[in-house]
Amino acid sequence: MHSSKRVLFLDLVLSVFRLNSLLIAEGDAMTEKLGLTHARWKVIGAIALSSAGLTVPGIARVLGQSRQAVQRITDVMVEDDLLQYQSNPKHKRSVLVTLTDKGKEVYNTLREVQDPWAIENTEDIPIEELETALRLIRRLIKKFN
Amino acid sequence: MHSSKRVLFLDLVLSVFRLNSLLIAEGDAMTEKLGLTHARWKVIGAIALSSAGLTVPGIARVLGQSRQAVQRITDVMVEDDLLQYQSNPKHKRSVLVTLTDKGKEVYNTLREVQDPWAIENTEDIPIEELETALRLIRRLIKKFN
DNA sequence: TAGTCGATGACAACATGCTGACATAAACAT
DNA sequence: ATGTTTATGTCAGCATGTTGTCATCGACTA
Repeated sequence: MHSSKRVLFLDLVLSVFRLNSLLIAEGDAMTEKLGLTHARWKVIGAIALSSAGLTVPGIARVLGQSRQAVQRITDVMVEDDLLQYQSNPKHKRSVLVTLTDKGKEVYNTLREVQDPWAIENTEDIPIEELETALRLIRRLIKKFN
Repeated sequence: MHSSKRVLFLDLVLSVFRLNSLLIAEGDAMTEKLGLTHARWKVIGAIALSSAGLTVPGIARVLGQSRQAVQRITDVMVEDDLLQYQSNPKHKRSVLVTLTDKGKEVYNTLREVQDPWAIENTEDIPIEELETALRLIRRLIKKFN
């Protein structure tokens, strides 16, 4: 017999909590040698994926976090010469955040670890299941947004 | 054309991060009137689901967190008369954490909010998709454990 | 029985996230 | 153009999580 949707859903919620912390631990382990943490990993990923450049509140919107939390991370990463603030032609106050050369190097090194990790962890999972799960998660995200 | 599994997987990871923070926000909103927070919500849920009683490190194992983090939450919840420490026949040092009468009341009130929330958010989602997603997430949890 | 090893409690330092509050710049509407 | 609303930077306080450390209790082993 199938469990009720209610119980299934609560189970799913707890499992997302659990998976989240495990993924953070994975991220920390992967990025440790690069002097990163999972929070910086998320920020550097968001910036690398953007073509046009992002402002601090823009990164926060992509990651679904408060702009204050992102600002604190980017400030430290600028100090560490991973990111730089560039004047924004579209907005005088809100500068663009871009990767420095060192930041790009770190990102490339990161991908050398991250890509095999991603491939390794999905090799025994059918692509249809990945798509179904992603679709459901996106649906929930939209619902709670 | 299908995206590559690597990209799909990284997308899934970012989406789990995003959903996690949204679920925390949902939890905070639901429990606010009860004087709870999402951290206490998780702890009270773990205790309520256990039949035999749990120790602090036991709760930590269920939630996949450090025992120190759980200890801090339970200490405050005991102060607030939601939980109580009971002597553990199996272990002199490690006491059992149980719900007080007030804690049980709060849990029951909680369910009056939580259950409709769970039902409402799944009414347009086929049960098969929930099962597929949960199965995948569990698989990943097992992999990273 | 004695010794060793693992689990637990307790405390500290730190990273990350949130919200609130305030001033100011930017965008918009009239 | 002017007034209003929104977005941003900044600072502060707090909740939650991590790891590390140390002492001690319990369990296991020789």
